[in-house]
Amino acid sequence: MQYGMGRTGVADNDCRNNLIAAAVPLFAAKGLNGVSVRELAGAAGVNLSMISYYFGGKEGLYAAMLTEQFAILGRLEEIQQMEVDTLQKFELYVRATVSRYRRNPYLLRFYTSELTNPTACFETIIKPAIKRVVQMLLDTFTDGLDHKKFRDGLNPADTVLALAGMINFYFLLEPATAELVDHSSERDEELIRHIMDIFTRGVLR
Amino acid sequence: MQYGMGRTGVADNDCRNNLIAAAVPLFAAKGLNGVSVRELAGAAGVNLSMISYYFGGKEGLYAAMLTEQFAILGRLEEIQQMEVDTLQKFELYVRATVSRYRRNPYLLRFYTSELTNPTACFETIIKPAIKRVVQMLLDTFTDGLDHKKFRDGLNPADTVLALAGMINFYFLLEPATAELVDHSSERDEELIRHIMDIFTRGVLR
DNA sequence: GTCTATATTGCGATAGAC
DNA sequence: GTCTATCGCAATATAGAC
Repeated sequence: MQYGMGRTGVADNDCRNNLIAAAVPLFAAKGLNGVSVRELAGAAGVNLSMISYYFGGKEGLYAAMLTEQFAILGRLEEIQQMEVDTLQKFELYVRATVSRYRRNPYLLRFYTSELTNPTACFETIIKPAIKRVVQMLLDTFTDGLDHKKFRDGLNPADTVLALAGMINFYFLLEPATAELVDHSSERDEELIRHIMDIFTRGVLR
Repeated sequence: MQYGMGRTGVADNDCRNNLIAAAVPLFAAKGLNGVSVRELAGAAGVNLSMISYYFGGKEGLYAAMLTEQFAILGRLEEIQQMEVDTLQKFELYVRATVSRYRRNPYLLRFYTSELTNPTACFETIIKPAIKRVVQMLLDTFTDGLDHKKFRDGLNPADTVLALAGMINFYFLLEPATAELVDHSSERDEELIRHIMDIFTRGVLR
C-alpha cells in the first residue's frame, strides 16, 4: 500500500496516514477529549511522539482528520449547478446524504458532536461546511419559487431545514431506535422515496 | 425534597443541589470528558470532595444530572392518552418539543451528545427515554391508520421519524445556521404551523 | 457534612539518541 | 524520521482532621 523508497518519489509517510486512519473511528466514538494520544498511537501502530511531529499535538491530528472528512461535503454544491428540475435537486441532495452516511458512518458523528460540544474546529471547519450546504439548499429553493414550482406561503429556511432534518435525524437516531425501526440499507430506497413523497406533497402548489 | 437541618424541615443540602445545577450547563457545553471535577466544584461554589461524597465521583454526578434532565421527557407519553384527533396529537408533540427546548436549552445537547458519543448513561437513561417517545409516536400513528386518517403506503417508522426530524434538527443546527436562518422564539408559532403544514399535506389521504 | 492535604494515576508534549 | 525515556502537569479520588 505504501512504498517509501528514496528515488521513486511516491508518497511515503505511513505514519501520518496511519494516524489519520486510526483517529477517525476513535474520535468519532469518543470525541476529542475521550481519546488519549497513547490510544491513538497504539491503534495506528506508530510511536506516540509522531503525533506531535506530524500534527503538532492531539488537536492538530483532530483538525487534520476533520478537514479530510468534511472535504466530501463540498461536492453537494455541484447539485445546484445541474440541469435538472428543482425537486430532483432536492432528491439528489437526499440521495447523496444517504449514500455519504452509508459509505462513511463516522461523518454524522463528527457533524453532531461538533454542533453539540464544539471544539476550536467548529468555527473553522464544521460551521462553514454546514452553512454552505444550507445555502445551497436555500438557493435551490429560491430558484424553484421563481419558477412557481412551490405553493405560496412557504418559508425557505423552514422548508429546507425540514427536508434536511428528515433525512439526517433518521441516521442520528439509529443507535437508540435500532430495535424499534429497521435502519438497514436495504430499506434506503424506500426511505428516500418516502421522505420525498412527504416533502413533495408538502410543498407543491 | 431533602431535609437534614433540625427543626425547620426546609430543603438543606445546598451542596448536592448546587452541584447538579452547576453541572447542567458545563456538561452540556463540553461533555462528560470535557469538564473536570475542579471546574464543577468551583462553579457550584462547593468543595471538590463533595462530588465523591454525594455522587461517588464525576460520572455519578453526570448520571444524576441526566436522570433529572430526562424525567421531563416522560410527560410526552400523556399525549397519546388525550381525547383529540391523531393529527392534533402530532401537533401537540411538536409544540411540546419546541417549548421544552425553549425552556431547557441544554436538553437537546445531552440528547445528541449521548447519541453521538455514548457514555454508560446511554443504555440506562437516554436510549430508553428516546425509545418511549418513538414508541408513543408509532402508537399514535397506528391509531390514525386504523381510523383511515392517512393515505395508504405510508411506513409508520419513516413517517414519525420524519416529523421528529423536522423539529429536532431545526434546533440542532442552530449553532451553525444562526447567521443564515432566524431561529428566534418569536418565529416558533410560524415554524410549528409550517412543519405541521408540510407533514399534514404529506400524509393525509 | 465539610474541609485540607495528599495519594495515585494518567495525561500531552518533548529532549535527545540514533 | 523514528525511537526511548522522561518531564511537568492535571486528572480523579480519598484519608483523616474537624
